[in-house]
Amino acid sequence: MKLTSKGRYAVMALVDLARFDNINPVSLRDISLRQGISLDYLEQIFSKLRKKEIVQSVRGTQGGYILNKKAKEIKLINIFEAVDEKVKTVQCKKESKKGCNGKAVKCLTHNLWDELENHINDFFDKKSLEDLVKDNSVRRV
Amino acid sequence: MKLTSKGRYAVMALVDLARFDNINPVSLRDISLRQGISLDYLEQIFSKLRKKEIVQSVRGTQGGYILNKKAKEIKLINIFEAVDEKVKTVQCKKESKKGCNGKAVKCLTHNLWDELENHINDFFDKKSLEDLVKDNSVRRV
DNA sequence: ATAAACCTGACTAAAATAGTCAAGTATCTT
DNA sequence: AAGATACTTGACTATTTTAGTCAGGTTTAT
Ligand code: FES
Ligand code: FES
Repeated sequence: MKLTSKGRYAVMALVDLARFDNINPVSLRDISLRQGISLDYLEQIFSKLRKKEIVQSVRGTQGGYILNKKAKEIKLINIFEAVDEKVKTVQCKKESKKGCNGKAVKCLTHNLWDELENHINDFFDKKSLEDLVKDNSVRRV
Repeated sequence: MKLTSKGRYAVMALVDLARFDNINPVSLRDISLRQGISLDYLEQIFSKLRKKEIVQSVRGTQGGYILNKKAKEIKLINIFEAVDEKVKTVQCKKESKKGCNGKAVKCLTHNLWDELENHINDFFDKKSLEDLVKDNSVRRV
């Protein structure tokens, strides 16, 4: 089980953005330099974040991105969903009544993985971008 | 973030084994048939479980595997460690002081991922094989 | 005009996953 | 002693996923 770079970068970039997001948009170039993430890759990620209305873009010179909601209202789970970093623990299709082995009943461990998935998503539900920015400024002092 | 088949199969197979593990060893062939897991793949998995002393092998006809400890004492975390299904959320090396971007300081999100890793491992620490077997027999009634 | 910065889609190298395959060795049953 | 069953090991491979790169745009402030 591991977290992919896409998800990690998305959150990292948004924390960076949230810290500098006052009046002026923040350019991906700056984020790229500060966080050491490839600019081209960031563009892919922000395209998804924009489509899911987590950020807004400002085109042209001096452009960049700004948050589309208050940092408090952006939960980790929203970010992860936006970039398709979903938690997947079961093998089978959830809606289907069939098990992962093709049999008519769910497998011996299906419920366990389902619990696990909920357990992880709870974590993502609770954490907001604001929390992360705060944690970081505290650590700075 | 997703769970791999190796981890899922390891737990699935051990639950199966724990249910039938009275006096006689359980053959991988039976587990393979009951759970719909490739026999060759199961052999790889059980080889690791044996090395980590989670199961014992009995060779020869009527052979198979038996648990090496009480089901209560086998936690999910032990199983996952045995088959190298570890939870990995941070990008950097934990022992190193360097961040994932090569800089001298840990990145903005390092603490968050560390928290997440602990959160997930807590779940695996708590669940024992016995719990899983019980859950399943309850559901049967 | 021109440069900064967003925007899009296609492409690709590398890594990880999920197995398969082959050739054993040990032990029980008959 | 023979044969069958089942564990044991190591190497090999196809597929999928990840983590980007690359090329070519469009928009807008100055
Ligand atoms: S994971 Fe859902 S049936 Fe096995
Ligand atoms: S994940 Fe540890 S420094 Fe970024």
